[in-house]
Amino acid sequence: MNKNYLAARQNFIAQWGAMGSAWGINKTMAQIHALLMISPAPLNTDEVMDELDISRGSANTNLRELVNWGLIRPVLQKGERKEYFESEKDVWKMFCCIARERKRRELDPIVAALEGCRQQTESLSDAHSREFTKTVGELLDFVGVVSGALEKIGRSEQSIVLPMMLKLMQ
Amino acid sequence: MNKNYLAARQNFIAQWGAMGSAWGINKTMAQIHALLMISPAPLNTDEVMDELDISRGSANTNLRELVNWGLIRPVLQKGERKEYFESEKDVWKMFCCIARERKRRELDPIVAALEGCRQQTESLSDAHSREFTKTVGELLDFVGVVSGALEKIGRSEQSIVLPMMLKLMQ
DNA sequence: CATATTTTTCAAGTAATTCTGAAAATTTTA
DNA sequence: TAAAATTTTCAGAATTACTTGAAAAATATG
Repeated sequence: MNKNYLAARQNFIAQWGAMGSAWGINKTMAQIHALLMISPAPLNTDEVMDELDISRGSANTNLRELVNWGLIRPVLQKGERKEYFESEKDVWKMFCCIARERKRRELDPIVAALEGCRQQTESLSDAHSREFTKTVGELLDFVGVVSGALEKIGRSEQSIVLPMMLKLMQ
Repeated sequence: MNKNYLAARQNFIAQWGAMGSAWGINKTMAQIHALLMISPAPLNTDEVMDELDISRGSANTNLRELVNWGLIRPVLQKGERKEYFESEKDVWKMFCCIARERKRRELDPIVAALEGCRQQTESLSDAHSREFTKTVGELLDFVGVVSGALEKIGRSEQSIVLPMMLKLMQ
């Protein structure tokens, strides 16, 4: 196998892992995702372990989590007992998956929590409480709009998202 | 001070901190931000330390970082030697700040890195290299569009962003 | 310019997260 | 259904990220 190619692969996997960390995603999970994105064929757990030099436990846990996110899927290989995995290759579909999951996991709970905060003070009439209720209300409106946008993106076909984004950019 | 109000404050600060963690932002930094968002008046380092029960070192570092992000600003109080801080209160301006900084800190480096990866293989003609170059190219296009959108948002007045987002939602 | 006040820095300590590896559980095969 | 193959789990180890607190640096005051 070409040396430049192998070096570029390693580089790409390392960079994608670093990017994952910056965005609150576990480094190993991001690296497995990178590996499967550039892998021409599906890989099984042992192949992932060997390529990335990680333990079986970590490989299994992170592969499972990527399946939960909908970023990779298990595929059965004929005449094989082991489970193989392949990545979603369409970057816009990937983006939709991430939008859907982050909304569900991170935005929905904060909306619920902020609503709880606001309820605690909305019947109070002193100046401080009213100010607080107003600020929390503005944040709720904001998170609601973002949440709605992600909801829409998460339900979209990738084909709808690109034109929207391009429009957003003018 | 009203008990419900104080409880709601504490609750809000805790929730905003938890949300920060989910989005790759240091919990204490998010809590300081929450505190300043709901504080009617600017606060100094000692007040932040007392309210959140954190050390001087942590308060100083995280306040400074919030200033770097543009989410809070130092303000001088007449007849005071200590430095006071107040939060940007407009949530859409806050969103623009975050878009601008995350693009600069996290997207720009990954674009540079991916371009490096692609350069390593774009002159290679074997099937694997060509496939790799294609995948990395698609990711670059994608990150480029997202980066452009954030760039636009980061340069915007908040007033432009809300209608765009609402349109995005239909 | 000496003193008091405030801010910054950073080595060491603490907390949170992630990984490892082997045992247990599950699934497949014959 | 027993044996082999595979996957899952989880306690402890390793790593990473964050905080503390005191000393040093910077700034303001008289």
